[in-house]
Amino acid sequence: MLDGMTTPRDPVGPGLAALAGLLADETRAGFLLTLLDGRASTAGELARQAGVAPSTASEHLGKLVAGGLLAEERQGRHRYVRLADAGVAQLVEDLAAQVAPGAAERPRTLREAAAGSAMARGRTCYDHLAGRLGIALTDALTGRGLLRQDTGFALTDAGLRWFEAAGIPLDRTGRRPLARACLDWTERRPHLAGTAGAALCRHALDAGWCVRIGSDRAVKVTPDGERAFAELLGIEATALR
Amino acid sequence: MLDGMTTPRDPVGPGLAALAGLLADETRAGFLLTLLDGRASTAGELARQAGVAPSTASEHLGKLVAGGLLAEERQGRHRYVRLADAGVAQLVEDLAAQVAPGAAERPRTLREAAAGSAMARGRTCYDHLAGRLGIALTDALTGRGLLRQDTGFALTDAGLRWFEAAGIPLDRTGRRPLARACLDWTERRPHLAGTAGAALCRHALDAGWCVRIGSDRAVKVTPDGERAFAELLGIEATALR
DNA sequence: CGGACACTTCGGCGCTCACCGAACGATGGC
DNA sequence: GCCATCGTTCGGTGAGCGCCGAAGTGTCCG
Repeated sequence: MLDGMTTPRDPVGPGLAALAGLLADETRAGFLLTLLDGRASTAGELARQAGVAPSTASEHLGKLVAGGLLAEERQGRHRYVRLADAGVAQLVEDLAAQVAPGAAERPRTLREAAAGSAMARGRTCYDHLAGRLGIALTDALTGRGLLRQDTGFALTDAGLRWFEAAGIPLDRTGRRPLARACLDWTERRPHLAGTAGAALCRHALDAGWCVRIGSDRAVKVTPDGERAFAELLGIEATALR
Repeated sequence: MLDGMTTPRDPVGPGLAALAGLLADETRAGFLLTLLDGRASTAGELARQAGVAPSTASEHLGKLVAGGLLAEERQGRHRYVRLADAGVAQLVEDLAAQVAPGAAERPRTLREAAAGSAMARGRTCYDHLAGRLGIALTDALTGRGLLRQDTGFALTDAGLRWFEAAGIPLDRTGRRPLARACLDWTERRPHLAGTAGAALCRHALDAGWCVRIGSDRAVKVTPDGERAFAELLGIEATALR
């Protein structure tokens, strides 16, 4: 750099580079992907999963928290961290979606293939459902005229009534959009995110329509869930497998 | 890193970090922000604006092109580069929006304040209109029932008819959504992006409703444009200043 | 109160990478 | 054909950063 005599720079440039720098490390990126389900982890847990020393993980977490990407909560001798908000989750999702298309990402080992298959079937994406499950729900909503995708991405009035009838309350007070498209990185198609997507996911888990598999982001549909999805949205059970 | 014995990693992690690494350099971030208007620049021009040696800029451009963020077009001894596609533009926009809220970004010099003011009034954001102008158009469309924002973000049937009546054709064949919300980093509010936003911006420039100011992303509304916006959307001229 | 545990701080190592200047094609104008 | 211009390639340099292990701090439990 020469001096200050250059053309007036965008003030947002350095900030953008600093933010991207937080995501530019493989270990930190792994932390964020691990936390993408919206749940909290401890520092040691993240260190083990990433294969780095606890001291290294501690430094990374410090940077991510300072950068506003993670929120922390100290409980005794534990340090719990989670994504700061839905905006951060969306950002990580967008980046992941941008990178996925190039490499079709074929799995290398059988274990990874099995894990990837479960994830492809159904998983949570921060606070909403993704994978083939998420796509199936989104398609069903769209096919029944409850969600409009041809001119953007929004619930219809019939969609609002459907949520009410299903007993899934929608909080419309916040600034967060009711419906938003989230690009699925395994299906390469948009699925329902936003307040409505979060409410649907929460209700599906609360009502036992879906359960989490292990400690991963993967979820699977229960028999109860198959009945509910068939009854409420006309989804055939075969579409969920 | 120890070896391959660690917990099966997300295959997308390294790719995400690599992509973020491209954005993590201040000079490269500046390039992308400069190109955010969708137009092409030469390598030397970018080098001068960023205040780095031509050789340095050349290396950066090589990385950005290899990473799929920029598309290049060689013409004689010139190397023109531009953003690869709308997805890249959206990504940069999202990152910029994420970073802006933290720092209110008060300008430092009078020149910057003037330039920032013009940008805040109206500008292009890749291929659609942003700034107060973009917000005013989006609000007017919403207020007239042409765009629905309360349950997501989508044009209404009346909106489709409005575009047709205004003589602005909408290409609905591509995979790109017709309407999408793009968060404005000066106004902190969503404005119309996607195919419809691009068509509206293009038409506004073609019809002389707006003209570009200098070589920047900034645009201003012409008297013709004030009349057109008043007639078609009921926007008062004072809202555009 | 002492030991196990979770995390943090610190010093140091090694690698990566942005940067420059100089030399080298390649193109286009005179 | 000659020269200016644009871009690229190449060595070299310096700063930054991710990583570790060792030592230190705070917390919980027996």
